[in-house]
Amino acid sequence: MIDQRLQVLRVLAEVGTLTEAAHRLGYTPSAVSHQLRSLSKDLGLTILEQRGRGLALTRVGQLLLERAQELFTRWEEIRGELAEADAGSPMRQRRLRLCGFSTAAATLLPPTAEKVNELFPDSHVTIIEAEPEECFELLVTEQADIAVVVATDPLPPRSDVRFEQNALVSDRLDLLVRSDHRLATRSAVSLNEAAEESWILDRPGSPYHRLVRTACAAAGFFPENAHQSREWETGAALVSAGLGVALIPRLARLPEGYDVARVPLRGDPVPSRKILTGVRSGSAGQPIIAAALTILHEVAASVAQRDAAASAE
Amino acid sequence: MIDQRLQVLRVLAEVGTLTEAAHRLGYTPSAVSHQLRSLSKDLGLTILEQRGRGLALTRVGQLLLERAQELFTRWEEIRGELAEADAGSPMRQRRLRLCGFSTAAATLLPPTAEKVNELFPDSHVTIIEAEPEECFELLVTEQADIAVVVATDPLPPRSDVRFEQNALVSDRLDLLVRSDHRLATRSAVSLNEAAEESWILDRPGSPYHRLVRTACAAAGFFPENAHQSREWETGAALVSAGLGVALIPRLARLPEGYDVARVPLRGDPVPSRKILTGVRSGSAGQPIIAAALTILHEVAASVAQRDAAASAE
DNA sequence: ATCGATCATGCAATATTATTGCACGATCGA
DNA sequence: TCGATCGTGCAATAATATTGCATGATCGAT
Repeated sequence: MIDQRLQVLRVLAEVGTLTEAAHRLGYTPSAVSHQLRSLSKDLGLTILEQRGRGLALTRVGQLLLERAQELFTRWEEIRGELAEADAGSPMRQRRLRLCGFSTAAATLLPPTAEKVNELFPDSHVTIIEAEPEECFELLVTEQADIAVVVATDPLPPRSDVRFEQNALVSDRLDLLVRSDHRLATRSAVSLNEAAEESWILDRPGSPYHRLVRTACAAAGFFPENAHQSREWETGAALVSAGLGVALIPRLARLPEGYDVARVPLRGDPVPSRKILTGVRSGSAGQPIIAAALTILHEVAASVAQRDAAASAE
Repeated sequence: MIDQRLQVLRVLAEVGTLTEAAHRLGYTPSAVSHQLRSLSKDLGLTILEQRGRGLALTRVGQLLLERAQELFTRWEEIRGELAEADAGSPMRQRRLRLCGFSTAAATLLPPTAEKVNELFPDSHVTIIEAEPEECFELLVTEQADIAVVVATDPLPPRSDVRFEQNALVSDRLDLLVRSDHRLATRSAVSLNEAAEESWILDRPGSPYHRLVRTACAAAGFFPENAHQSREWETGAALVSAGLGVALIPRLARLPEGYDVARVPLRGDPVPSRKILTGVRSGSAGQPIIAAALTILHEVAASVAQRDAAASAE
């Protein structure tokens, strides 16, 4: 509804080079160059200037982006108002696209989609698995309506006016050990009891690597990084093989067949990762989005409940 | 910047049929049909419904139009802010399009254009002569930036949120008589002194016809409609031929060679027509538009001044 | 009731607009 | 100084919007 070239300009402002912006948007540099040139011409403003090899926004370009955000937000609000006024219509918005990182996509999103479908019988709910950073890009390009992400460093800050972000659930971390490990039968352990273990972490630099190191640091030790795994299942396999211990979020499900035990951690605060929801600013007023957010919180609460019960057995 | 299909929807809302809307916009009905269909689909809303042979907006469609106006207005304001911030740039907005009805286009607009060109040496000022109703259409479709119109019935009301309208000048009406007429040498007459004359009016139903009849009614008589003329020059020719008298606005210039005299009218209020300026809501903040409006008022004042001096001679 | 005029719509053909692919000159880091 | 990376412009191409026309529906007048 509002000129999409402004989104292109925004991406350029983020990445600093036209080539990279084009790559992110799935266009060629030529196309982006032409789009921004025509935008500048239509506006009669100098919005870009060459800075070294790349392009930077002028002051006016930045101002344009700031002000444009107001329009985007307001438009989302209007959409909500319209959707509400159009409740009974046969044409009403019945498409909802949820995106989330792997665990969320596997655990939280399917039950949410199911319940939304019950509440809106003629709705089409789509689930998109994507990395957290990608999720926000999907929101802004209108390819997704709700994002479920882990709160980690490189994400847009909570204060980013383009999004409304809210805490969804605090996903506790469990210690993953082999069944015959000295801690395997404990009902709960504190993290520093595993200080001397060999640790299986994600690759250095990854958000989860940082998360685990931060948790260990808070517990007073530095984990020995014996092995690196990207996927929970790989980590479980390594633990199962007796190569070390790992931290795994409660929501992450593991396949059967690994010789491992999850031991709940205790502590204050309990080591956990924070899971957030994100929507486009202003869009939370749209009935189906509002409903889905509510349901998402219920699902998250009930999953957390179920897991608490399970771990108490 | 904001989806142009909303303007199409607005025109449809005004005229009630898709065919007429298409005609006004210079498109074929097919094109408009497809545009509105795609708009409705993109929005997921039912914005139109068949009403008899034509189309009418649903409640949601009307709401959409109302809310969209807010975006249009805000965008114009932002443009102003941006233009101000970009004052020194080589790319800055230097195009200004003025539109007005014939007298304005001939009398007020040229000196305004000239002065704007002096103030903004690299500007391109365009003058468009158009009927008052057409002027507002030009504003809304971004084909003109400032409209100068006569305040008459079928125009958008001053309260129309799409425009900001302001009084520019009150254009006094003079009595036009043949040189040998009994009133020709008077320095001023009151309108009812000409109550018994044969009158040359515009065609019944036209705004100027109504204006003159209203002025006469206020003076306490009904003019005998002896002849009808559309153009000032025709009226002058008829007066010159001794066929009657007419009212002619002070700003309207007449060619040499007619055997006529202008006699100023007195009265309270003095019979006159009101001339207004109109701009798109929010756009008055753009530097070149703001400057042009100021200049337009100066020009109008000085023209009124000059005419007052001339008639006092 | 019936007929002709007016209307919105859909489809294939066409015109318009956006995008690509590639060559060029500029800038930066080694 | 060289090689890599970058933005730009142009012609070719892909995508999109618009037209022209045929169809079925609605309305007013006979």
